[in-house]
Amino acid sequence: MTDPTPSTTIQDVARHAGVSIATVSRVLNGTAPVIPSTAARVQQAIRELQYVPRTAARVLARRRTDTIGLLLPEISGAFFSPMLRGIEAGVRESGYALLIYATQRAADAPLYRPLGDHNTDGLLVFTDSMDDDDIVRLHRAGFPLVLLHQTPPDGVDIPVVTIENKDGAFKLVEHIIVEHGRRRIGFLRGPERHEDSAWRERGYLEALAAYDIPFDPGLVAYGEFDEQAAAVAINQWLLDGVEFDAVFTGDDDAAMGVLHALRRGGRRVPEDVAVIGFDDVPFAPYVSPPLTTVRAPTEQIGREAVRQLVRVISGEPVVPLTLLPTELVIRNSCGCP
Amino acid sequence: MTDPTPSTTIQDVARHAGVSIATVSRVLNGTAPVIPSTAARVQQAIRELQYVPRTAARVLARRRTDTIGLLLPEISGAFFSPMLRGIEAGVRESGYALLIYATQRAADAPLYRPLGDHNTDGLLVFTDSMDDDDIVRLHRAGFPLVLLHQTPPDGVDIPVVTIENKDGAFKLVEHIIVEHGRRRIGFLRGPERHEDSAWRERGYLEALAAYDIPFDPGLVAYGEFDEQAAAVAINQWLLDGVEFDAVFTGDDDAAMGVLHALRRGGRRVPEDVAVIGFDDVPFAPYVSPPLTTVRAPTEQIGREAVRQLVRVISGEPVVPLTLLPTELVIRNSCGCP
DNA sequence: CTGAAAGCGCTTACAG
DNA sequence: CTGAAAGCGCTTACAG
Repeated sequence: MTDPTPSTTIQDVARHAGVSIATVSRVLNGTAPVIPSTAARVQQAIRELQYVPRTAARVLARRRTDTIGLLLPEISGAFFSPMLRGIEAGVRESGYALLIYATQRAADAPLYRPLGDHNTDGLLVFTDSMDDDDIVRLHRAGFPLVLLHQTPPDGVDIPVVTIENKDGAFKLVEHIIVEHGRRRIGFLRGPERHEDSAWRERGYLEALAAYDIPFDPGLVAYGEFDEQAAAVAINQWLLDGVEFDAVFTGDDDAAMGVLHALRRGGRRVPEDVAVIGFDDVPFAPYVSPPLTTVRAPTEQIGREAVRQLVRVISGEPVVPLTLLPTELVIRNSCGCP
Repeated sequence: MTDPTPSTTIQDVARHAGVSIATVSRVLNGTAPVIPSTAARVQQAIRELQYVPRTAARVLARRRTDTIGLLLPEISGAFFSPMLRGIEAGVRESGYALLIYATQRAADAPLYRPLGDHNTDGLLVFTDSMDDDDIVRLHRAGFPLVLLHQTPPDGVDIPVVTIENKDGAFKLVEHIIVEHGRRRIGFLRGPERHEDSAWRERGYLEALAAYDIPFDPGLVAYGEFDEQAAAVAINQWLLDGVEFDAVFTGDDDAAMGVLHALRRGGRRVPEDVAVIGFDDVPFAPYVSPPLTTVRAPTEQIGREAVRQLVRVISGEPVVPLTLLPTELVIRNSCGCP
């Protein structure tokens, strides 16, 4: 009945096993050969005392934290859950711990506080969670970084893991033009600095151009990748009497708000207005009508980003740009049966 | 142009400011009075050198980690996103860092590895992520714990933050009995050890009893709080010719699978089968038909749990049981117009 | 193969 | 108000 004193230390183990702390450390880390019988005694002592090495002491001595940081602008919507799941999986595979901080869009915190080289070995930086100056500074200082859904500032060479936005958006918009004859197609932008949004907008513009549909700036508004904001934008169009027969909502979260606003405004989807989203979040098949959208491999993105970061940390060669493909998912909100 | 050497240390700052490291530490932490002019010099040096104290060194010296751990069985479904958001918010308020680990239901890891007193000051333990023996052991060892959606093992006295499950389930089932005359009401259980599920089942049973509806074990199956599993369960009932005119799906994620399976099986919702969920996740209003469910204040739960844990850590008195109320949300899947 | 000792970068009594 | 020094709990050359 040895009771689990929370403060068991390597000294205790050494004493208990009748060896030096160096030896305990060696069997703990397999960092040097130890006579089997001695090792066994140490293992035994570790078990009996329920010894667990203090992370801080290891970190300090080794000068590595074995933890990865994740910087997000926020945690909301249906989008982050799969991404977190992927990141968690990646982190587990590679034996790192995961520290999370949501910057709250304000980029409020003075960077170094929450997450940095003082408490992590590297950072996963999601778009819109850290400004370019800081990214450049950290990278220049040699700190491992991987960017998620974001390309690096000019001139710096940081690995990126993201999805094919433009292509997906193009095909999606093309679909409602070609198959459903829509020509007054609205677009709802995501958050200002959110790079996915910019690419999706380009896909939208290129699709219009490809089919000789003149661009009407009055058909672009801010949906913020957010249900509420998207609903507000659509309500405004309805009030203003803007004519439109389709909306590319920017992402699926915004699509919810659009469907809602349209229904309350007495517009039928897809008869009066076709609605198309982006991401293919889990509930997309279940809304009414089932949402036509673009599938983004969000969980894979998270997992792959961790893998790349681990390679950066250990100095292995990395893939500078991982661009995961997206795929059109045709359901009914576009007008297909 | 002092460049940001990543390895700036308290020594460097001290030298730069012409003081001892003790003084630097004092202005850093405000832990003892320092002559203003000296303090200013130190601040200056900190700024110029872009000094950030190594977390590991602080932790080791202070014997506190200033971080909180979160143990989850998994990260999936629409449920965890609001909870994480609440926890993140709580953690930010209180100045702690957040370390997350998903045990993957297998309780695979030997507990101490991922999260414990070696790297956190306390743990938030979500139901089904740690077995009772370990909970008891940690608690006996004096390690701060708060349980989420889970009551403690017998005899130990650990703060709990959870929601009113039974009451919500009762009212929900009562609603479809009283208002919609349903009597063949199926129930889909959540994961085996998931405590919410057990309470919801009790609410279900009590509602049946209250209205003299005999309990039919053939109307209980496993939905696992999961879309796929729920769909499989319903398909099975359909195949077996089980008669039912309503399904209490356990949670909203499972409700999606149920709606899907029912549609493919040619059953109309709510005409043939009423469907009711639990949680009121963000997409619940947007499925077809809009889901009648019970609203769980999931984000608040997360935030409140952190608050309680912080109190435990600092030895302040805590609320032993925080039971947040739930609320019926009537939409259309129950049969209401 | 194993131990004594220095060192990782801080905090905090203890003197002054 | 400030500094010298011990100590937090490990790892890792350096000897042997």
